[in-house]
Amino acid sequence: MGDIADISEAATRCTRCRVTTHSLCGRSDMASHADIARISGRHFIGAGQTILANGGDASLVGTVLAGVLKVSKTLPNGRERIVSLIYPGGFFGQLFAPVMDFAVEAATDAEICAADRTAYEGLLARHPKLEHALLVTTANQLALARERALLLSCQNSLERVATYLLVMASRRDHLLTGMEVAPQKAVAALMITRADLASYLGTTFETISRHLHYLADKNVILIIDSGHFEIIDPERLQSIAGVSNDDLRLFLPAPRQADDHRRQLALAAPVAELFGK
Amino acid sequence: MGDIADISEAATRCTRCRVTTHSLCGRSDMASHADIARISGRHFIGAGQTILANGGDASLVGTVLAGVLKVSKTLPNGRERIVSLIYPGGFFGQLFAPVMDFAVEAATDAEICAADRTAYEGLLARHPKLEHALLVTTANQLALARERALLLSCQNSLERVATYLLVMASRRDHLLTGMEVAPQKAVAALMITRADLASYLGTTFETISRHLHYLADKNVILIIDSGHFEIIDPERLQSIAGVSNDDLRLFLPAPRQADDHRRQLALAAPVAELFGK
DNA sequence: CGATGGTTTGAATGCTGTCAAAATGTGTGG
DNA sequence: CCACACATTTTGACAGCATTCAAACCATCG
Repeated sequence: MGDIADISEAATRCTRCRVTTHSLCGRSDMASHADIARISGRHFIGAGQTILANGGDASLVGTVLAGVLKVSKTLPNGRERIVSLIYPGGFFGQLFAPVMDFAVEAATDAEICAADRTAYEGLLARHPKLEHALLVTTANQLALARERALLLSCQNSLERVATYLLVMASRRDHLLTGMEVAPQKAVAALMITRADLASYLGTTFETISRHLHYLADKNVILIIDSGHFEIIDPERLQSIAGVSNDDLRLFLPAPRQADDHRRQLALAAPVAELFGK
Repeated sequence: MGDIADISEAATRCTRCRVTTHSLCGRSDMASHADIARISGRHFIGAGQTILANGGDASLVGTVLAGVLKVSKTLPNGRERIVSLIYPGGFFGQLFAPVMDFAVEAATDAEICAADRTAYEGLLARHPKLEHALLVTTANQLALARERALLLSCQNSLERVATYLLVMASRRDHLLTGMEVAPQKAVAALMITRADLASYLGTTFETISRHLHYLADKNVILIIDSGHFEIIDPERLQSIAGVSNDDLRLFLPAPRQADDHRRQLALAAPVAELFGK
């Protein structure tokens, strides 16, 4: 167990990893990769499977390689709400606290790279650069969670649906899952069920359905199939959503720390990018 | 500027600081105190003053010594919402990002201990233990923001008011601001205006007012004055709020890292504590 | 004493949740 | 290939909560 060949194999496993450019791992130094790989392992999770239960042991942390995870909680009254969706490259789990405050489940079939929590905490202590990257990531998640709380409390449900469509259309990398679309078209891929979307947006799937068809009737979007929507009129959609580009940006994956010029580019206009300008 | 006497004076300034036991600073080592004190300074902020503007320079970070700060944002439609309230001992500001994603203002007259952001980032790089403490704090803030998003989306406004009263009643340390109450009584002190509370709870001040008087009519609470409420029937209030003790706990100040036995105690029952059990 | 800002109370509109049923899509077995 | 069962989505009708607009009330302060 753990000879040199294994370690070297482990290190290259990380550098070959497809999400490394978007994930926490990619923001740390090479030295930590072998260390990360030694304590991590890949796992496939079927849709609906619970990875970490609310109130249960916070045994694992890790990175999503493929699919979507949902962070959720059920209130005593029986209502369940999704408080966060985690896409490929995103970090999941809880550190420095033994009991989970939320549940983590697979919203779709997913592949994850997971490690024992306490082992990962040791890893962080050994690699300050990785801990720093985690701090930056967590701060971004905090801004996103606050923005979400903002939208939940002062947008109506139509505005929330419009906002979500704009965000998903901007995530070009995620809409290429088995769809053939002209590259200049702006397409939002849901990837999750209507029920999960409703739970995330703080409404019901009936209301979601109504608003999507309302937007289609007004020729703002085109319903390709129940999971894919072409944005025909992005400006109109944004005016319906009633949010600024700055607000939308908080929902998109954070740019790399180093290249601030890319951040400047991103500061231009998410919606304008939809036209390939 | 900065001779030995100053530095020594600065170091004791921190150890004498009244919020040090609840703040970030208190979670780091003594070595960092002199360093923190050298770049920090105390300031008084009048109620309503803006400390950091949304979209402006993220020039400062710091700790609240007295009073309440609000983290807020205004949407293009003109609605303003408070996404976080920061009480004494709490950390405010944004690190590792030059542009503020939210505004930080004083909800009441306040006293803060503030430092230049980039100087503070340098400080974090020199003191890994402080950076670690900040990571833990940020993770707690993230859990709180998610819990808030949860409550905003699946509680009605009466339940949200009830939840807030329970949380404020549990913060015993903050209700002693100029009020004489029998120690065994559970009193919730608002400290902020109805309008700010409405903004924080995602509703209007009229609705807040209606619900407070509804609870008073039902003898669940007693309205002492417009800013103080005695909780007469905590169990009933909690059943109205419809939240578990675990949910409430996320809103209370995080226990110290080290003493896990205090966390275990805290796990018992926030509401039961109201009776001094 | 009047003015101002905050709070309480009232009435009406409208959004959205709930319940219910129809429609569509998907997979299985005959 | 069709028939059937099952899940998801769509559409409809109704009720309730909460926002909005409005006015009265109360406090503090100049």
